[in-house]
Amino acid sequence: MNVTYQNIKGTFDILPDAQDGSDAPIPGSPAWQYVESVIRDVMARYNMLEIRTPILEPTPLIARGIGQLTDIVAKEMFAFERGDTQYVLRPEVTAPVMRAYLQHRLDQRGGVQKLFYIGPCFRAESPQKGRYRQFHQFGCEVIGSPDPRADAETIALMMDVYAAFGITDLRLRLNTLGDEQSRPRYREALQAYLAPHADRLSETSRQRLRTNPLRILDTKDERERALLAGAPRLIDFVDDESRAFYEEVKALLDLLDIPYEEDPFLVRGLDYYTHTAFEVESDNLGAQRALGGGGRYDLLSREIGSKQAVPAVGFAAGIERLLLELTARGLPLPGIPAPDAFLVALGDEATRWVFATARTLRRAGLRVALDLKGRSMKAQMREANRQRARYTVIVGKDELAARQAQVKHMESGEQVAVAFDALAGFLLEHRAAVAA
RNA sequence: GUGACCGUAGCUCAGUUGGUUAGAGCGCCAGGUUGUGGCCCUGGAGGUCGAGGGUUCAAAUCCCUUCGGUCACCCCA
Repeated sequence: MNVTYQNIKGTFDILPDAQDGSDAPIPGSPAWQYVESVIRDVMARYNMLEIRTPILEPTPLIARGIGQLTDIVAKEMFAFERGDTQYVLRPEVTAPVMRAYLQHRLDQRGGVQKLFYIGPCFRAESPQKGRYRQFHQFGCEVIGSPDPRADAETIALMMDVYAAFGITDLRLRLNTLGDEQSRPRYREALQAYLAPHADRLSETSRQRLRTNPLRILDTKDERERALLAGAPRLIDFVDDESRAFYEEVKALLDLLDIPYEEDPFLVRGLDYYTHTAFEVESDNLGAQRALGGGGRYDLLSREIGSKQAVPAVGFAAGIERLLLELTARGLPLPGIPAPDAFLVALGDEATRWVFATARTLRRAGLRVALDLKGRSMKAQMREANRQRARYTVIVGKDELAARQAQVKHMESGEQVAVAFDALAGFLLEHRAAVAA
């Protein structure tokens, strides 16, 4: 079978079993299902409700929402035009969720909307470890609350997702970006400080000095970091109210025993953040060490056209990176599930009986496999063994005559006769304990 | 967008200074067992050597281009 087409660069297929053909293996679909189910479970415990928005969004929503000057919008979007509409494959989900919130007037339902999502996003970056062009994010958005408890709850939820996988030692970095008033003041001060040293900045940083100086703060360039060590701190520019808000977020995290590191240089890549910003990172992921991050984005609703500001906070995290982290830690991921029974038939009559009986057993709730290729008994047994079936149910002429099947426990090799009528009951009773 | 490394059976790899029909292990299929898997033995299928071009009497091997992968820069999940 010669291959004619391949998946698009930076995308991958999720097969039933893990792909070992790559240096950065993609776990199989059972592992993905498991990870998603754990995420859903934690979301449920926080009383988060799922929202599913389209993969395709209007380009202006994304461009205005996350900022024209961000790398994502400037060079990483899969966007196209059709007729007079501009479409984009969503590069993140926060702006779409806010769009849905405004469009459906969810604010009119009273209370705070607590929404979560799991799904694919797209960015046209060059792929590397833990970074793909189609990747998968999960996250939550708490919309409608200006209260620092919303921030702390969001962070607690994110940490509890990792904790649910047994990961409790991640680094949580925390910062405040101030509000609408303090940010411009700080921006000017930073520009004033850096301008005389422009010759020591990289080309991109020089550009950002004019357009988006805060982004220079998270540079990895050693020389620039040294320069920034003496730079003015944002915390010194925020007003009392913002400072009190930040202090309260920290106090709430302390209350929940969630350790964090304050990092005055933490600024996130998207323009819509104000106040709280946070990021969770691991040492196991190479250059892509951020597992997830988020913050408060009270300005987003107005950016995308709402007349009123809607206070909101949320986080987003990468599923590929979570999977990478789980693998790096040697945490177990489920593989292909084993059938409760594999039905083995000898002869035409038995084949028909087995085909019908498979359905009966399946309707009784059992995972049942059988041969669909007309293979020899030996081959059927081999297949049952390969699939790690718990039992084989063997039926030929003799069994049909006696109306009882030979039921073989594959691991021990023990075999007993079970009356046809008692088959489902026997298999249900001896079913493998449901895997975690 | 930039740089480094890497592309030989489904997988992991070998392939001598370019030299006949490109190999191994695992996996797959079948037989040894006429109604019983795993272990063992035997046999078999499976490769346009990523693709295209060039050098040469001769290319998996040398050169160029291209595609893909991996990692890093950038940025981010």
